Amino acid sequence: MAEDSAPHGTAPIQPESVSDATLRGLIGYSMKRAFMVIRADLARTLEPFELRMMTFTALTLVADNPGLSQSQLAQAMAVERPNLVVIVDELETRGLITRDRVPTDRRTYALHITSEGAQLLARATRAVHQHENGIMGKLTAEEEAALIATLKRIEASGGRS
Amino acid sequence: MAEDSAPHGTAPIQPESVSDATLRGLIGYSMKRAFMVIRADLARTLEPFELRMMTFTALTLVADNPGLSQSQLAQAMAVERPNLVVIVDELETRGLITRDRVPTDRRTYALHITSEGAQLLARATRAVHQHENGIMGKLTAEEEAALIATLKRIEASGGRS
DNA sequence: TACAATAGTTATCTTTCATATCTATATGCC
DNA sequence: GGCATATAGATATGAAAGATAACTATTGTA
Repeated sequence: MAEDSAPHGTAPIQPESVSDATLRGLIGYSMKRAFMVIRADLARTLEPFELRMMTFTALTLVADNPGLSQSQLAQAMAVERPNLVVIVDELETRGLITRDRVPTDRRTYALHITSEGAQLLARATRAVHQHENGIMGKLTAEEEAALIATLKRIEASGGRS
Repeated sequence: MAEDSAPHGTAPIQPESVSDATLRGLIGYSMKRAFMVIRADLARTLEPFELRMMTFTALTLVADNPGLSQSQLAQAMAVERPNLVVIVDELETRGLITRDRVPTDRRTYALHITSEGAQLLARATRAVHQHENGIMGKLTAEEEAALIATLKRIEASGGRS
């Protein structure tokens, strides 16, 4: 079978090492890869509680800000209002939060966590912190604080350039 | 309209400030929010070139690693093989890369960037770097280096805990 | 009262990412 | 050689996150 043709002209094909040096010069690339790791781990962590990243986030915000409206929650979560509806639907159907009518403005709902929701959230939050420690455990407190501060500055710079 | 009923019992409803203090204790939360800012900005930046985040990434990796296979590319991009097929399809259809048969292994394709692809990539890369500077410009070189190093450690810790 | 703005909803779409399954080919072993 | 197994690519399908347009009900305002 054309013995001597070494794979050179048409196909070098390195064995294993694919260089991403160019992309490493972009913060977005490193950020995405780190975030993917965190997201996958978070999804596994929340799965026993039948929570997803967004439902966990929404539940936490409702717990910390009782009575807030869906619009406020959507803004806090940086998602569009339509996308929040299904999240709130799911949490309400499961009895984890309630949609309470506001007498002063019958358009809005005041969201409140139920005792069942609070119990589930407490357990889920413990699990999430444990898994975050597993991933972030190698960071010192200073590194972690510096990371959060830097991330907040990046986030703040995003109000349209 | 029941004048005196202050919004207290059923619905506190804060005006604007929704507290996310609890979630700020999770790195994943700050990371997601920062990443969303970067991703939205990157999408706007790549839109004139008709590239998305993933097609830009793939094109860069093919340019830097000529002849690599789709499996290698999928592994480098940390996506599953099926998801890469459509990305490579799109790049090939647009004439930005080629799928070349490998005589030594007729299962695999060797991916190469075309001159047209290289030209588009050069222009897109310039635009991406400009926009990254706009977002990241407020960071010092030390902060940026520390951020990338920390992100890489987070990413590396993700090989299943 | 008419009109604009807001809260929530519905429908529809895109992008990213995953799993299961199929084919063609390659490889290791008897 | 023949067969089991592994691999490369592809197809089909679906979940999750996110966006936009358009609708209803209500509120506020000129």
